[in-house]
Amino acid sequence: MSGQSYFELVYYVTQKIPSGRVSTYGAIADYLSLGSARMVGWALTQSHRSSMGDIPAQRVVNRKGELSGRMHFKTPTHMQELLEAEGVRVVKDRVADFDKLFWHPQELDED
DNA sequence: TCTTTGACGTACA
DNA sequence: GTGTACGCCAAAG
Repeated sequence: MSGQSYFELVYYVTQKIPSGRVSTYGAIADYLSLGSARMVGWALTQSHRSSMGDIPAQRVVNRKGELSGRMHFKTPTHMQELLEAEGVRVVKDRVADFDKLFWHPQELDED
């Protein structure tokens, strides 16, 4: 991967997140050396107009495991529904067993 | 061109 | 646990 904008890299990593697992803005930002987790958030904000198709943005949550970006989906509950459909339990807008379900992009390299 | 605004994170009181 | 402050950097107006 090269010559792509930072947000395309974010999409790439986001699509690599295994179903039933979740990652964080900070982990992705660190892995891509973006310098700021906000860049990831901004990229996902634009994910709806991505030409790469569906971006599983519901698998990206903040450091606490909160569904901070649910308001940007079609409906505020759509994000949670997608996660639960993948087997991720969500309680009070937070990922249950977040520590266990957490996935770091670094695992792509260990592959 | 400048100012404001974020799907964030860390530090500190 | 809660609230405030600041750093981060790109996009929008």
